[in-house]
Amino acid sequence: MGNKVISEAVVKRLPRYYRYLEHLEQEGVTKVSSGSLARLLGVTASQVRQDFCNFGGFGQHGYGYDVSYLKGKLAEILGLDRQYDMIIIGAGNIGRALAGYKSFAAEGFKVRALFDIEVREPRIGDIPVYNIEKLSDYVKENGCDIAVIATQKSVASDVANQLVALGVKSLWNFAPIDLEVPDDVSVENIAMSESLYVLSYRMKNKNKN
Amino acid sequence: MGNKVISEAVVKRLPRYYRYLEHLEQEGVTKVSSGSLARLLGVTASQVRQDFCNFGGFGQHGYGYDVSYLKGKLAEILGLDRQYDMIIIGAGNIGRALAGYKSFAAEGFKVRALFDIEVREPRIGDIPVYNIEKLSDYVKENGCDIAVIATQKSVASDVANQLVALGVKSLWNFAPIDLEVPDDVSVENIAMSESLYVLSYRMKNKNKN
DNA sequence: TAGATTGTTAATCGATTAACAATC
DNA sequence: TAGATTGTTAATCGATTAACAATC
Repeated sequence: MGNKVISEAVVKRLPRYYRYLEHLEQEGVTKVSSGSLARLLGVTASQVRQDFCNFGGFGQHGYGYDVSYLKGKLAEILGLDRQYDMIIIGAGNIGRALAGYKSFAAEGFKVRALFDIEVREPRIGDIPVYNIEKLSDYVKENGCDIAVIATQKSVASDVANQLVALGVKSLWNFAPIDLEVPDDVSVENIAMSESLYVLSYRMKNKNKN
Repeated sequence: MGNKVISEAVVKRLPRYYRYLEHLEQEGVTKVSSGSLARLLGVTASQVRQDFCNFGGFGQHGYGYDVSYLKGKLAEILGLDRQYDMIIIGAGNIGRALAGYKSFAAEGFKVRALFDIEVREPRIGDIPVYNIEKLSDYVKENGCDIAVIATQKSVASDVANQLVALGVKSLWNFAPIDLEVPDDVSVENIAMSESLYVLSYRMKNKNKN
């Protein structure tokens, strides 16, 4: 069971459902129908039901979905029912910002260490900063669920290769480059400049839409 | 001419083509075929040709595409042939990181000012920081092509509304929330936590792929 | 010219939407 | 029970891929 292949399109929508369910729960809403959820997200009720149906369906005929139950199921599906140990490579602007961002930790994604070629401060907030030479020993000793690549573009793929060789299976990449990794490693890109380009595209082509 | 509606899927691929073309040009490569470009990006040659064909086609039968020419055309299409004035709302971790990120400026996206409810320093790098109360006057006086929302989630939609009311047409949103804006305003989201959730989803469901 | 490769139309594939029987 | 709303199958739509005539 549960071996059905879920399309990438569906997977990318799950976090958004989760976010709205969190919101509804905070508002004290206890039940929600596919129709009202759809209206909230700006999608069709069909899509909402199809998406949940991929995982077996979590609703009750004639009633809808229990908000807390559905949220819990989504958390389970997304793997948010555990903690993740993260390290950040690159203690520049982005690396430091991510290290200081409290809400990731609150959601179970714990930044354990930063690495850079130059250690200017021993810690950023309460997270230790190490020389990049220590990376290998650190990972071997402490393990790492997710490595964040927040380096210069020029060294990003070398760093990625090193992390892959150390057995890290998940890379969160902020460098503007496509990383080549083996099949069993997954990469999520935060493509900031590409996103900016889409904005400028739309500005230029506004009249044509 | 040029009024053909381009699908979102195509638009999102354009920045990636542009990035590879930049790379090829730097490497001194002067011509490229749809086939070799496709191999590089991990897509089909058909898709490459279709995508460019949407804008009229920039190649030569039997030859391929001239790298510099194609890159120039993509820059034009993406609106990278001009400068953009940006402001950042929120001088916290992310706002500061973006303000300090040099490559946006190099690409023509100039951060002109930061705004926050509290001004701890008069400038971050060489970018002035103002009290959020000055936002309205600033925008009326200096204009703003793109506003970056780097605030707490709780105030993000208020800030967005204010920016929209001031006539800002492009929002680059880093807050984990969906902004509601009129049709003539465009929003690009950098959904960091959603991206993290996709990573954790894949970790949990690795065996099933 | 012959070979290569485009631009573009047609075919395929997958994702979204509609419909409705099942059922709470 | 009657009304509501799900889970799921079938129909539609759009995006991707294949094919090939045009042509450099």
